[in-house]
Amino acid sequence: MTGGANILHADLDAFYASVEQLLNPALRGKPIAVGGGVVLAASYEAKAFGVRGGMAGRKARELCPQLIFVDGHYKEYQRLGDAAIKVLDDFTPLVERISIDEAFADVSGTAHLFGSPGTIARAIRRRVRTELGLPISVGIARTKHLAKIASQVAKPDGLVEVDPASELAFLHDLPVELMWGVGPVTRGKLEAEGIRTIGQLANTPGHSLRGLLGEAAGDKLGALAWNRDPRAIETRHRARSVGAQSALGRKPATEAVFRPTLLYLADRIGSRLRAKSMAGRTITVRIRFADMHAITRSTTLPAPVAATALLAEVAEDLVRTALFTHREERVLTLLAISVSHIERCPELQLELELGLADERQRPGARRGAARWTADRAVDAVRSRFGWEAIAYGPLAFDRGRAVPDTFRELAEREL
DNA sequence: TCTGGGGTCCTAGGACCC
DNA sequence: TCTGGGGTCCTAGGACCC
Repeated sequence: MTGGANILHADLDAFYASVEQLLNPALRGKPIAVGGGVVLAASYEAKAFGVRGGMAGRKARELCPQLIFVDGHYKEYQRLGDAAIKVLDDFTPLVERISIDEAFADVSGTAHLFGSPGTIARAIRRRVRTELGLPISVGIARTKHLAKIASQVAKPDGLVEVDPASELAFLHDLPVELMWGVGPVTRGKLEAEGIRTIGQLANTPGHSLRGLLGEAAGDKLGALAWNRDPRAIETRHRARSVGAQSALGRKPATEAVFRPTLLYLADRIGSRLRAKSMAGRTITVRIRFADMHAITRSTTLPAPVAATALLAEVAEDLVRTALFTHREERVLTLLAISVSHIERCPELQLELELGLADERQRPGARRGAARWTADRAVDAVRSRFGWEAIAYGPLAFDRGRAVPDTFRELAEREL
């Protein structure tokens, strides 16, 4: 432990939009948005008009009438994101990737090879620019939280190093919403107490913060405001849940709508689980209605499952029951399934051997065996010919306004 | 053209156990 | 008649992140 500023946070600027401007020079210097109904990413030229990721497309167009909407090149995002992370890998093995376009790196052990953290950061930025054609901002600090804030301050296309001797001076003038974990709701609660800067937050008594934000959030923000962030770089995470969702536009709340959708979602989740020999015990469905209000229903099974048909049936039961108690809701706008309590299951037959089918009062375990065989067959076809080569059920899932599968894969975390 | 998709963590109440 | 205290697991909802 040297106590020096050895943590880098590297973050590609307006990543999807920058890739589109790289691929199509006619888009450079112009306000563009990737997506349509929802803005997935906005270029800096669009951000200048107030356009933000996650914003409804219509609102974005209101803010910026000359906004150019482009379809995403998702495979290129994956390729270029991976390539940028590889540049970090060239300087240290201690790289923690947290999304497609950002990562932490600990360079405390590599100064003798590559120079100071500042030298390394400049080399990274230069290489990503010249080799990939993309702008990337880097923050350097003694802790992950501060490095991440520094990269935000550095944007666009900048570098900020926080001297350990003046950390709090740097931190305390910044607005609270730059902190990890402060979103619109928390910002609003703090604002109501007159707390706008991280310095004001730091000088608020701990019991007040806990009362305002809850025990865990109060303690966490208090610690971060004094830059007491003990987290180390983690090169490997284990996933705690796997899920999939589909926005439906506006569809009637009927079996004919939810059954094929849930089968498609269960298929995506089941094949990901089986590919890693994993299975999960808790199945949660999420249903969103016309007013965008959502409910969740979940159940925990006695044994982990990964079979597509079983996941789909449990999800169907949950949705059917929930819709029965919300009979006044006639319109669905989104369905989701998530599987948690996941664990490694080298023998995926487990769910059959434990007689889960009997416990759930299904016709019999033999059906389970047939399903397992069917899943293996589908998985095998896909491993040779791709995911699209084969689908469950006679009905192709109505894609509606759903995004391409390549976009879904971008957001998937390693299991 | 009202609002994508994949995740993590926390809270609060109730069941259940010792 | 009165009625402890701690722990774990489960469910539903919500905030937040990229």
